[in-house]
Amino acid sequence: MLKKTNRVSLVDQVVSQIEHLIESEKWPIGEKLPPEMELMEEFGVSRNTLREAIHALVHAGLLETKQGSGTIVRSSSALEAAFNRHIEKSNLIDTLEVRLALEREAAEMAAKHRTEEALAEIEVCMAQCQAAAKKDDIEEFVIADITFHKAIVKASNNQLLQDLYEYMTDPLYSSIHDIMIMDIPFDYDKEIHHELVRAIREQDVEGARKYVNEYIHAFKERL
Amino acid sequence: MLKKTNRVSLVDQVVSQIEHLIESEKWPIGEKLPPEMELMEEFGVSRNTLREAIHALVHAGLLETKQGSGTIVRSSSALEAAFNRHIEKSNLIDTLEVRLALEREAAEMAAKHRTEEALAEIEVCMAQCQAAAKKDDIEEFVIADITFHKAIVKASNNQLLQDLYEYMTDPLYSSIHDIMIMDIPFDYDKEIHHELVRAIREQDVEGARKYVNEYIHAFKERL
DNA sequence: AATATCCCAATCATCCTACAAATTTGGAGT
DNA sequence: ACTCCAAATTTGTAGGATGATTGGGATATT
Repeated sequence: MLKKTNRVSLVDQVVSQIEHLIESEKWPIGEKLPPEMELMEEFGVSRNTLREAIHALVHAGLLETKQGSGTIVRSSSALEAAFNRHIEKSNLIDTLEVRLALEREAAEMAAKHRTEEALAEIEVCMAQCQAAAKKDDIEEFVIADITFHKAIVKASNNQLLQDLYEYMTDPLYSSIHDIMIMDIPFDYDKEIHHELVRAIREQDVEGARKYVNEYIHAFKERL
Repeated sequence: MLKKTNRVSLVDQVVSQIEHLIESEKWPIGEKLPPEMELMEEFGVSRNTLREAIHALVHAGLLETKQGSGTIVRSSSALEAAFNRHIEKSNLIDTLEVRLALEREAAEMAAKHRTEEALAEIEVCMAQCQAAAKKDDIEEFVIADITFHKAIVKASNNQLLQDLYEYMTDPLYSSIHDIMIMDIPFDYDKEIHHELVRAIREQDVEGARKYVNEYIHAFKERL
């Protein structure tokens, strides 16, 4: 007969409760937490226990404390924070390559599993890309282009893929921006997006793969 | 004039020092840490401060404490621990799909960037797969097969890709095992590996892509 | 002598109080 | 209305006390 060793420390219980409050957005990002005294009463633990829990989450990247001011919610995902730290120490080229690998997989899966709602969202993003290109607004185009690709990843209907893609994209924004404005072939890119959207709309997996491979090839050329 | 806000809390300083000791393997995995009293003196901080630091690392997955026994080093990578927790909450199919995406990218990159050393390692792993297949030892074959794929990822020469692949493979071991033994077509798989190794040896990117796509297709069929 | 049981020391878990340092807030004085 | 300073608020650090758990050594039993 096994003992279940169900013993869970108070600190871990408090950590779990706070994590849950953050994930469920009862404490949204940017929100200031109640002071330690109130939290002690709310969770029914001592100051030490509470502080150990809060510090665990600070180190995980979910919270941020400032002496004299308070504690605020910084991120809702521990993985995101750990990812950011790891990426900082990684080679930029390596990171971009992995991101493109995710993008390639996402395009195929989007073509396979897309819903009407996801397709509509992709088409909206494509229109915004074209509008920005027409205005020759480079900054806006870069943002719209990134949003477009995120929409495709979302259409893959794979939550983990979507999470990883966003965690890898956001900290790379400035790098992606720099690479994209090296030479933006506006008309060309617009066509690529159009063909890709067509392939996803018609659930043409082969076509999606083909055009994403072209896009990735062009992107890698600039590295 | 900016204040540099150089203020770093004692807890964070202790956390950094311990992290460094673990990463540099001065405290290898499995090692038992000195008791809290000694660490207090060594780092020159109070009990509270030290405990908050240790708990931050416990929550990050680097350490593990057992009341009455002591504290041991559990892992050397915070990302790995965060990944494990995230994967536990993710859909199994989603996770396997992302893993296959990484595998696909790795095969192409291995064909492109392989070194002689990496190729030699891959060939050793392939031989072990074949030996296990010849002995009809299923368990050994699964392990050898996973090692083989890890060797290919390593040959991609992309450290981030390698890290992510291992973080996603290890916690999935039992699932991968179950899927693989559903129907192991020993001879068929052996040939696939042979062709893939040939493509990598001859730096035939197209060939590598083709055979990995076949392998992935077969794998996904079984899901 | 071998084995099982019990007890104790070591260690972590939790709680408490006190004070220090940083920030915010509000009021006194101009 | 503005400036400056003091008090209140809030987190940071320290040290002590007690409870809970583990592991091993001492003791007792066969």
